[in-house]
Amino acid sequence: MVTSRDVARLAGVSQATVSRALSSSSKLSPATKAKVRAAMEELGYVPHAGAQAMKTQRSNTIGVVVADLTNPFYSEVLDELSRELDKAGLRVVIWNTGGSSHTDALKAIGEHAVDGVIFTTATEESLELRAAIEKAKPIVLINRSIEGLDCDRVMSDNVGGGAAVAEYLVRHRRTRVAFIGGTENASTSRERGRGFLARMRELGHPVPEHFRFRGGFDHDVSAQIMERLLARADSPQAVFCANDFMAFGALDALRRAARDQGECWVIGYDDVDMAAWSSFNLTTVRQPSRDMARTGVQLLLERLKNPGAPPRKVDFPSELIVRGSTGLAPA
Amino acid sequence: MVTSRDVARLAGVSQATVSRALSSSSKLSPATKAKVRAAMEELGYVPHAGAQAMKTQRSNTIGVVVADLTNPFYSEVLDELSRELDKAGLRVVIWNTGGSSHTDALKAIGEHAVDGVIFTTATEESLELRAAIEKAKPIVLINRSIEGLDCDRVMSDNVGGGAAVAEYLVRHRRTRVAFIGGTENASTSRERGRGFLARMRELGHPVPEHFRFRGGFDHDVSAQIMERLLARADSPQAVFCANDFMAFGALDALRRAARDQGECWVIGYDDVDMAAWSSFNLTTVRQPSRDMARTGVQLLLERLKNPGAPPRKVDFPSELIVRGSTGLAPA
DNA sequence: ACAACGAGTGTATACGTATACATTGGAGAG
DNA sequence: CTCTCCAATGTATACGTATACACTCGTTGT
Repeated sequence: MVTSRDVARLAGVSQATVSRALSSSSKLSPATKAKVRAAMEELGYVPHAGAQAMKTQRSNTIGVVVADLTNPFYSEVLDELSRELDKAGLRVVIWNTGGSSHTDALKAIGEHAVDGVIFTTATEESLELRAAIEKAKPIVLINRSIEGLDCDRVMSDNVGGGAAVAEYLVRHRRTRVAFIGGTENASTSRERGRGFLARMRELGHPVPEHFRFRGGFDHDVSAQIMERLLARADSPQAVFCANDFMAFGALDALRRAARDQGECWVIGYDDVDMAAWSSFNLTTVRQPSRDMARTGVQLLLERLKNPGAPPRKVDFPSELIVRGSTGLAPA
Repeated sequence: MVTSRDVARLAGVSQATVSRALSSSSKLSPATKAKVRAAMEELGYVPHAGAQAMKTQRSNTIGVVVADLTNPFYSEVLDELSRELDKAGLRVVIWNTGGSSHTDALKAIGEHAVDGVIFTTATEESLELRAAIEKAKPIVLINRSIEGLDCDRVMSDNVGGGAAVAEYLVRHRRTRVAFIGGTENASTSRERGRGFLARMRELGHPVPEHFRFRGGFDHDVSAQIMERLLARADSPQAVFCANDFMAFGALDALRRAARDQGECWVIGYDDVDMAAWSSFNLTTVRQPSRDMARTGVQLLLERLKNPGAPPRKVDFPSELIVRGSTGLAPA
């Protein structure tokens, strides 16, 4: 392995000068800098990330926790996050083990393996996470909130989005409706459900208990539920799914059952790219996932620059996008 | 920051003993080990990854290069890779900047920021990559081959898969067919196209030049091409797309054009989970992506354990999965 | 002419851990 | 009862880099 000392020897300078040639900020005569750079080139020198990390206490690496990469929403968010972090010159390490990953990601902060972590997943509120945030570790939450805890986070209006769906359905006289939610410990699903169910009740059309489901954020589970719903005599006039991924499952079940188009409306949440595909043409509540991801990166970068700053909360509005899955012509 | 020295002081032992308490292999009396563990717990000690990396020259981190996370094939592969690497106790850093990422990932090996890299992307054959492989860096290629170069890699039979599609189409009397490939510098797309086009010619039905397209592995581009094809007087009886993602685009265009089901068959390649969804019901060539990912991890782990071993090449068979997009009933 | 200064570079050390080597003490062999 | 030997632990050092401090020497101001 070639070290900065080797470079120093070849260039006829001290090891310190080599180190200085690395950081563009430090003052160094252009002549020596060129000489050192040439020596680096000749030897194929690459600085050792671990050694740098030890001295600077910076790994130039950010952790990202995702729940389920087969769900296109998470793919899109991760796609945007990784591109943005890459632009900022940071490495990206991911944890993809579902719920259990909180611990590993938090441990990585302690190990100084990552400088900060972005959580995009919405599972149970772990005590470790709470403790880490209270210790002011550099953590940003995307699409997730923790009660009574101050930290950087970017959210969209899940309650309002759910309510908007209720209003839309009632306005179009679809009042016998079902709700397919995700796991109950996911704040997003809970809030979307809360907003939707509350507004349905307010509007005089409460959703009966046997039309409320907690599937667990999965395409196939959702399809099964839809299948059972369609088999009922009083099958619903519309189904609201807590995310697009599950809505696709519902649409698939509908298609498989070969039922009349428009007999049962389907509405999703997220507006992932796929929702606009002709094959789905899904009415859904738009969540600006890529904007949210970019904002999350921004928050984290600023926190790293200024650890003492007060936590910031950024909220994005949600917007109902009407498409063919609720009978209307596509845009 | 709490260091191993702090732990040593509290436990009344030397720093070396603390270090030994970390690696379960080293011999240490159960009594002192317990004492040290208790002290670690009390102080909340976490070893510094950078320092460890510097001493051991191991980062316990693997790099993964992906091309496009919005393509579900890559999502699935990354999903499997990350789970498998996590199981092995390794961190996963990803590069997602498309073609340019080769350089960064290879640099990371030099920096000792990662112990090895798995390439899942299939873009141009970069000289840096070739050079790195020749220097015996721990690199595994998934779904990608480099001519005249020996290295660990796992592939599936792209040529054979393409040929199987040709045979299937001709057997069903669909001889006026089009091919929508990806970028020409992707070995997978090239091989699939080669296998397909060659066999069509052998069977007496060469694909005319104006029915061959290089879209670039993208849903929307593929849809546009399909649209133009359908507008022709001699529109094709079938379209073979070099991956499922593009096939979905073709199906979308077909659906948007509201053409007769079965007028134009669509065939994909990969068999991602979505291909089986009722909304697509896509006939495709199965590539065992998750098996391939697992095998890739295996190859890399063994290479790290035994750097001098001869490179291994693992090939998976490909298999035509017939579904509704070629007129047949779903399984 | 000399003093003061600052840009450019070298010297020395610290970051936190792992491990080769030295040391200790106690068990077992004769 | 002495000697040998090994297990358990301490001592010392190295990994590769960044940076505080010291130093040199040419420049500027008077």
